[in-house]
Amino acid sequence: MTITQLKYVLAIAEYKNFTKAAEKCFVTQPTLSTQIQKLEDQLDVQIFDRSKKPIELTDVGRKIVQQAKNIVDESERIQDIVDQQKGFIGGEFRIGIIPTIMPTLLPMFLKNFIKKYPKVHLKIEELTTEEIITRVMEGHLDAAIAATPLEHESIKERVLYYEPFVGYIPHDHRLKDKKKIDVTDLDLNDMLLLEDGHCFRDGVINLCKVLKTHDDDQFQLESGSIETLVKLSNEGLGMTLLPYLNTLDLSDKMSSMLHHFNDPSPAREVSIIYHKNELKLQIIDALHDVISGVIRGAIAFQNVEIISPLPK
Amino acid sequence: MTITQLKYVLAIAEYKNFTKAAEKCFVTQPTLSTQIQKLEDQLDVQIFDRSKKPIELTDVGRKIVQQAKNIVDESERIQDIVDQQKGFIGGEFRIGIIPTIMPTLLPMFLKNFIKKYPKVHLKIEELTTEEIITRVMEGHLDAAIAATPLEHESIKERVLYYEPFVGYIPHDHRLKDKKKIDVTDLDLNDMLLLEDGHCFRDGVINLCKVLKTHDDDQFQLESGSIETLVKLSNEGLGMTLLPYLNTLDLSDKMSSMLHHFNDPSPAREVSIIYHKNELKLQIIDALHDVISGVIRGAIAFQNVEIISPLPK
DNA sequence: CATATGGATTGATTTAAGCTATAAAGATAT
DNA sequence: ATATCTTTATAGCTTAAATCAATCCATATG
Repeated sequence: MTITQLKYVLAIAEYKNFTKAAEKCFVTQPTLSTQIQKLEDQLDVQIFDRSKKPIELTDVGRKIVQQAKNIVDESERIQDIVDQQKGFIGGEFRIGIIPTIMPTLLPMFLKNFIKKYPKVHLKIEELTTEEIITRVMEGHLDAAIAATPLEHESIKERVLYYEPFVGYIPHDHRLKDKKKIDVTDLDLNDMLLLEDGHCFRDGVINLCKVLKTHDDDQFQLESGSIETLVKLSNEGLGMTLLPYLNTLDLSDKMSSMLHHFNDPSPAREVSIIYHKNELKLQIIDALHDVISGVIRGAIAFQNVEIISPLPK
Repeated sequence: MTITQLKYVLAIAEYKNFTKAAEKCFVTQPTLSTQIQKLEDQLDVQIFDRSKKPIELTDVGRKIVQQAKNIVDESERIQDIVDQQKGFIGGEFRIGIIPTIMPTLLPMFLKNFIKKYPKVHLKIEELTTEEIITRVMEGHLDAAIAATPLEHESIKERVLYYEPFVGYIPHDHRLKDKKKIDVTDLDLNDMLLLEDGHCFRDGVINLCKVLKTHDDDQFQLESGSIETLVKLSNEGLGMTLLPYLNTLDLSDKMSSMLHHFNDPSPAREVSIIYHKNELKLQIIDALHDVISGVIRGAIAFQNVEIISPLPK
């Protein structure tokens, strides 16, 4: 049994087709045919059911594929070990970013990063904090960018920046004349929130919770993106809070509705997080440096108070 | 990179000698030399420091060996998957047994088992409960025999038998005239115990604890084996408790010092335990059947009360 | 200095991985 | 029903890689 054979198994399991899998493996179809047959002969068990169209896995086949994934993944980590030893910065790097950070942060650092580290092949995915935690734990993500602290034992956090919350207050809102707002002004009942599952939503709720009791079921209007939140707010459906980076590219008209908080402004802590056993620490270092570099130019707040992103 | 190469790396790391490692791998020494060189070339890193005598691992080498172990172990599990599918009962099976069970139970079932399942190659180790739990969790043991319940989420338990405790009371002891003893008669202060780390010790302490408060630091006499415990007791140093199977091969004179408990007799639960993801379930079934078979002939108690083996 | 130990090197041999060409089996269209 | 297409299997060959026996070479030891 060889690692190559296991890779072939995985490719066929993925594409359900010898010919396509062969292409992806950069070999010919007969090569796959014979290698799979050899493996099946040696284990004396059928991995694929070729009578079905498209090809299906047998019951044992499914278990073997599962295990083959482990083995191939683990074998690739040997190269990672060597890379780390040499301080080499390159290879595939899978990173997750939460939805409320992705659209503002990614354009700020991505170009910079790939220019500085052309050998790193970033695979970026938008994921919720919860999804990120599972994937980091299972080793499917090398790192992620999320609001912290997460209070998770096996996950390490390295802070990138503190991003203040800014009030977005439409003209018809009771707070419209307050130049600078206070946390105590906030009332969950006239505030628009992101829908469930976003940690920015939980952050805002935590922010308000410390001050007032409220009725959890009263929020009627919820949205999946911060952009929609602003539009809903323009329609007079309530005020909302925006992460600071989201306020930078608003039109003049919209900018005029921004109300900063009095110091210390509530803020979220944004960190790059990774599993404590993660090997590609140099790439994490690199990301950390690039991102905090570009952010230094954009965010210059000293006095902030960090709000937990965790749901209570 | 091939699995074979990784196996070679592991062999050399183990024997610190190419020639010996080659023998164990059933290849010649030049084969190892060239294969290791190829791997080192490909990774472009030295795994072994050949200037030292005996050969040493480099820093990266150590990490690579660690990872290679993972990969080789995981790759061997593929055969296990297939074996399980086919119901094949054979291959290597690593089992741990706690010290207070090993000497009495092993002779009772071992011959029987290897006769019935000649293709299974048992590797038996005497380990404490604590060591067993770590090794089962890390996948270094396929199963173990220990006193239960262990209350461990990832470890499954299958009860083999209930083994009553029997009092061993020397002639000069205050309880010598009581034909049958009660749990309430026990006093930790005149009782001999095994040394720390044995769960049988913890079991006995739990048994007494429910009844009396006591001074933890008062036990003076402790021993590492049940045999010594009996001898110390003969010297008049106190009574002791024995697991039932240990009472079966005592001399007549010693047997006369045994005092059984009134029903329900305190007892320990002895189980075969294994990780919840263990693959070789057929072998565990086989062991379970053989052991509970031989025990059925030896232990015939109905009314027992199980004492926890866990330290408080 | 002789000798022993243990890894590296060389060159031949065997094994196995991969290729091209083609057959065979199934599905689909005419 | 026949032709056509799709997809996997097989055959025969080539090339690459693994292994071996023999030998070299460096280092340590008496």
